[in-house]
Amino acid sequence: MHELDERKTKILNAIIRNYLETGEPVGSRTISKYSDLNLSSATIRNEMSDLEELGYILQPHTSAGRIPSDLGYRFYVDNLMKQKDQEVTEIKEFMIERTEKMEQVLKQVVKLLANNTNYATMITAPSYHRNKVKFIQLSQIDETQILAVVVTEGNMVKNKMISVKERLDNETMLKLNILLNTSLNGLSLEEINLGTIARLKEQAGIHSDIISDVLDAVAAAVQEDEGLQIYTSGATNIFKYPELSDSQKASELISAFEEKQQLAGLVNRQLASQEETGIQVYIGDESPVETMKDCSVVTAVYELGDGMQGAIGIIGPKRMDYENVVDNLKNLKVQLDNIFKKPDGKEG
Amino acid sequence: MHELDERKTKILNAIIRNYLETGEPVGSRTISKYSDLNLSSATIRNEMSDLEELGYILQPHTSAGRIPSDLGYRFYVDNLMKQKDQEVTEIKEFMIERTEKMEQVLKQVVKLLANNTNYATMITAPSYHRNKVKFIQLSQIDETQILAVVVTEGNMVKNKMISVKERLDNETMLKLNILLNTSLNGLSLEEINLGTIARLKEQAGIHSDIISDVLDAVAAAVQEDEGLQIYTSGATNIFKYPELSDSQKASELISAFEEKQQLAGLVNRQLASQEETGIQVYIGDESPVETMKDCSVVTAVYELGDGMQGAIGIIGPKRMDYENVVDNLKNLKVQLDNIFKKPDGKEG
DNA sequence: TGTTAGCACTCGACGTTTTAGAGTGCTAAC
DNA sequence: GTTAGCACTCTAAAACGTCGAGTGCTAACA
Repeated sequence: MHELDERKTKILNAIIRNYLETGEPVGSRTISKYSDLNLSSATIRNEMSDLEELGYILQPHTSAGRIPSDLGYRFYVDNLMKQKDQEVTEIKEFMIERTEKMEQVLKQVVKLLANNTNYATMITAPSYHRNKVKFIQLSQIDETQILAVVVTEGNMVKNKMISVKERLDNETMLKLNILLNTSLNGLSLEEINLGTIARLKEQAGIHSDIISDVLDAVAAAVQEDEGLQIYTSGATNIFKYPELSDSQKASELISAFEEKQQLAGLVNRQLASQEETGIQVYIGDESPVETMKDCSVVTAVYELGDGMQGAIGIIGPKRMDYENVVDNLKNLKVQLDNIFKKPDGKEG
Repeated sequence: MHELDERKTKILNAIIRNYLETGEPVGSRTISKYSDLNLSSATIRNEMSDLEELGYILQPHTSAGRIPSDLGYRFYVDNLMKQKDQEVTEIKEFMIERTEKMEQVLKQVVKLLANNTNYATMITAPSYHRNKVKFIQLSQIDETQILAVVVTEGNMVKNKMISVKERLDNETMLKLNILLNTSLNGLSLEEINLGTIARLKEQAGIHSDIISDVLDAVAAAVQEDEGLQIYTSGATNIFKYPELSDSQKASELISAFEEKQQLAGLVNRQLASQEETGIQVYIGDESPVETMKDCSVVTAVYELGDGMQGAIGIIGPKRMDYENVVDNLKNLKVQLDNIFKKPDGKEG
């Protein structure tokens, strides 16, 4: 892998910073004046030509300045971006009273973040991710209804009614219960994937359709009550960035924001992984969600110490102010910790 | 008030129907051919000139066809629109199982409606509107916190913490409690308006600021827990109508949709009025919400028999397909009645 | 008196041309 | 290795011309 020499790095840095500010392609003359290395525009041009060949920048058309490519942004985020020393500034704009319900807090936080950053924001309610199934119970309620109860190690309880065509006899119910418990206990909710399901159905034999229903129900319950607890704000901020605000793109993006389920995809990956609790930056195609290939997405996981986790996400143009966004998120992580860790703050 | 003669009425009808279909200004020649009255374009022109003078139609620019004015639309909705005989068609697209939670039902309904109509839609959860205040209690919790409890005749209880600068003595608390109860008891939540508030503050004397806080808190509590139970869908449908989809307007509209509180304004008026449970059509400026002056809003109240009410709203361009929308809403009213009146459907 | 044909006029939509300016790549000189 | 100079490219924006839909008005007609 070829490194960039110092001068190229400086120039790339200057190009990107300039572009982040203006949103306009930046030309050689601009850099010649803007940067502290005293070089004529012609020299810069030569270097820029190299940088383009290396894939860090590109030209929208023949006689325009250069803009950063995804690779360029990536290089910037990884190597060039200043990491400000974290000094936690209190959230003062909205007085978040600890007596408020968690829902209110999250709504306020996501709104505040959207206002501060001028990007679209989202936040998920803290939940027992990667929590393990402790107990499953199917009970016949009447001729056509079965109640499924799922309990996790965090003692989270989910109920779900299932309609069946015909009553199952006690023995079958017992067998199904045992099967479900032996197969699923100890698995985290995320680990119940297609493979597990296939195996389970196989073992259930003629009752595989019921298993299927049960799992669908469980999955749905989990989805609804947990994954879907997503609050968003500032979706219309995208209109502030011309590169995103033509009808087509804006419509798609806002649709994605409406369909909160899609947003879950943004943060699930990070929530699922045990280690990663830092801040993730997805640039363009790196994003887990197709709709956002023209955007950058920054996500952070916040933790409540007792295994509860939630995620925050910011969606904006590729030329987003990464430094500011990352700062904001870091800050918020600490803030949320403080808020929710207070004894009376946990009420939901 | 001058009536429109039959011919003018027919022409106006033709203009509007044509415009609803095409979205293009409609000229005299078009009407001459389109309508069944055999008149030359010249005659139509004369009549159109009259209609314009009367305010029912207008010209976007000198040499263009005519489009309906708000007054024209109003006339159409009130007099011209066909009232289809209601035949209730079952909602089949989404199998709404009665075992689902109400929240799920509402989300599905609002989505279905958005898909069917191609407009933006909203629905509020049923709630005890125009319920009367039964009891108010302020209690000093600690040096700086007061707890306000409001109970309504439906036995709905609202709590709200209020921060105060200094502790109030018992006598004052007592007086405030009496004042609040004598002033507000028996009033519906909607009847506590600015007038009431002003009177109340006057009587509270030096503690008027606390009253203010209390009322703010009460209002906020009511708003949040009830009014804010709003589900929306199809916000991006507005991009389907060029007259609404320029950045500026789209952004404002979608913002309004994000701020669900604003949407409450759309239906509150109707929910508050005892009688009106039909279908309301707001055209342009008639809309209770400023942001929607370029749209039409159609709302309907659905009832659950036991005093619970919710509202459905559709927001679209002025040239919306009123007949279809009204039909849809009528249909839905009946459907929701059916769904929620089933014994096990009430779980929320 | 109401209706119609005819005509001049208006005005936006749309495609073409022109212009201005920013930026590049290349070459030759330093 | 750096820089000045220059020809070239390409876009965005302005300027222009044309087309056609639609109007208002007038005069003729039934």
